[in-house]
Amino acid sequence: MKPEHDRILQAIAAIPRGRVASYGAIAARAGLPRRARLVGRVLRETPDGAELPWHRVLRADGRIAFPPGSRGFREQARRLRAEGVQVRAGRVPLASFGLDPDLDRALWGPRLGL
DNA sequence: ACGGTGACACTCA
DNA sequence: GTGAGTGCCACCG
Repeated sequence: MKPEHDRILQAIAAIPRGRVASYGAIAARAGLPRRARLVGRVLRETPDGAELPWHRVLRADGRIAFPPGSRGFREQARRLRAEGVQVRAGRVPLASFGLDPDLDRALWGPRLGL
């Protein structure tokens, strides 16, 4: 297991119950700014039985990353609602449930030296 | 080495 | 709301 993966797993584990965070925010909190895709990769690798709140990780716009209607999609929506997070049309209002609302913009906003 | 792919994200039309 | 284009990076054939 690479150290980056470990930090990502810890960042995810640190999301409080009833809140959510974006892939980019998780990467940033793991000390890996702009590595959102790596977070997705790590989640893909994690086994289902793992004690990880993977369902609290959403896209930057609050939508569930799985294809709508897929098994993972329904499972994630179910788990979120089970802990009081509002999910409507596969989407969570980050303004209400997001961990750090402006973190993503702060990281990706300054468009790379331009 | 190289091109395609992906549980991502941003801008612009 | 939907797409296309681009940046990003690990992994795979």
